[in-house]
Amino acid sequence: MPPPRFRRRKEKRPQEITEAALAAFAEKGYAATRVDDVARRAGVSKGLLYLYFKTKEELFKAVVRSFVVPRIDELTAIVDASELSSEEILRGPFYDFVKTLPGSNVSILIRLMIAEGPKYPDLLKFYWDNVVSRGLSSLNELLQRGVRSGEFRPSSVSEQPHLFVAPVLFSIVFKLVFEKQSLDTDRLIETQLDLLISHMKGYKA
Amino acid sequence: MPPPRFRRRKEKRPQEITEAALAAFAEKGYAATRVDDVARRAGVSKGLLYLYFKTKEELFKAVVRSFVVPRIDELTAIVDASELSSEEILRGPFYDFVKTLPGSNVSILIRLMIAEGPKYPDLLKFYWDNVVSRGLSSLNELLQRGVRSGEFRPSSVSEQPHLFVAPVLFSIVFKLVFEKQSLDTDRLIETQLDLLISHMKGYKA
DNA sequence: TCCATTACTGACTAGTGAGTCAGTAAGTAT
DNA sequence: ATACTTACTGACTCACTAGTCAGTAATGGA
Repeated sequence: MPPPRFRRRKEKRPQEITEAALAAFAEKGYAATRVDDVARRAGVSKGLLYLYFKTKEELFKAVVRSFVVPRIDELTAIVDASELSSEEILRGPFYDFVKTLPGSNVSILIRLMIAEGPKYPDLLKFYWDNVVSRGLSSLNELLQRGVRSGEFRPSSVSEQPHLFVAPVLFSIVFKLVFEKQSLDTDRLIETQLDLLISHMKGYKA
Repeated sequence: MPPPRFRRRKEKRPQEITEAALAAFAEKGYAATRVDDVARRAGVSKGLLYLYFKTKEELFKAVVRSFVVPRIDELTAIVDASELSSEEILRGPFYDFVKTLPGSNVSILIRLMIAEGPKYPDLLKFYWDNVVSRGLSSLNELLQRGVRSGEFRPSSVSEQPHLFVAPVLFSIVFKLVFEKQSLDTDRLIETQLDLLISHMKGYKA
């Protein structure tokens, strides 16, 4: 009796396929990725892939949903639950979190959002609502909490959480595009953090 | 006698075609742009386009070359020629320059480089050598000049010109991706500039 | 006015890849 | 064992587009 040609594993297929898709998109980008190739990576036929995902576009959306949202959940959970001071959260969990981003899976998806986003407005809205908006709100809450407690003085810095994110995005994009040119992304992010916190605390570094 | 079906205008065609291509790429991205559509926008047949540009890829490279490099030339020229102090250059010409970037043509090409760059290593090298590297060097030179003259104190900030660029890239990407969400990019860039200069001058803002 | 040159056209080809579907076999219940 | 359900396969189609090329007409020179 020959070994079975395939196993029926309904529950695990979708995740296996989205993982394969992430790897393929990361290598080639969305447009250049062949659905056939994703299926082969997942060890599955193209027909089966189309059973789980109606179109290539749906597959793309599923990838974003399943890999990015959990990461932002981590961050907001930390901010909401922690007993630490704002500065301690920024220098501890926040810094640890953002410095892992350049070079991670998530950074690849950020490239995809930049590249393909405009073609999929509803995906962009989903991404805005579930990732960007939540992340910025969380950060903003952290800064306001610091201001309310007297830890930080109010200033244009404490009103612009984007300043904390800018060097992170810069690092992500720089690493993605110019891999070979080395950039000390940790140092860049840390210097900016020092600078911002010093300013908010009202003394020079 | 009917009006002529077309005019022979050898000299102007390439520029007209690259302009049409920029517009098309801006709307749809590289992969989704049809060569036929670029030709029609330029008021030209596809055959003629292929007379001037061997492949779609060559067309893309020509677009990058002709729209980005001149902008960086402007900046380096200012830095090299100006008699102003480093701070005055940063707050004057540099600030004026970078705040025009979000929302400009160039920002669209930055999206294309992020999205398509990895597929075209030679284009990436060209872009690195002619744009990024030159821009960063120029900025670095400006900072070092400030340090040498005693205008700035040496610090981790004066060694990381990237910090001056990070909010600019952030603004560009943010505006491109989430057009509808408003972001005061001028304020973001200016706050960062204040912060960095204050730090380098050794007093708090 | 005629000729030579070449900028330019547009119909065509060849290749590709997203999505389909009729059939097959793994698992399950009886 | 047998019948039944459905996860799964893979060959096929159909639409689409980069790139070609034989032919056409605008121009300039004699």
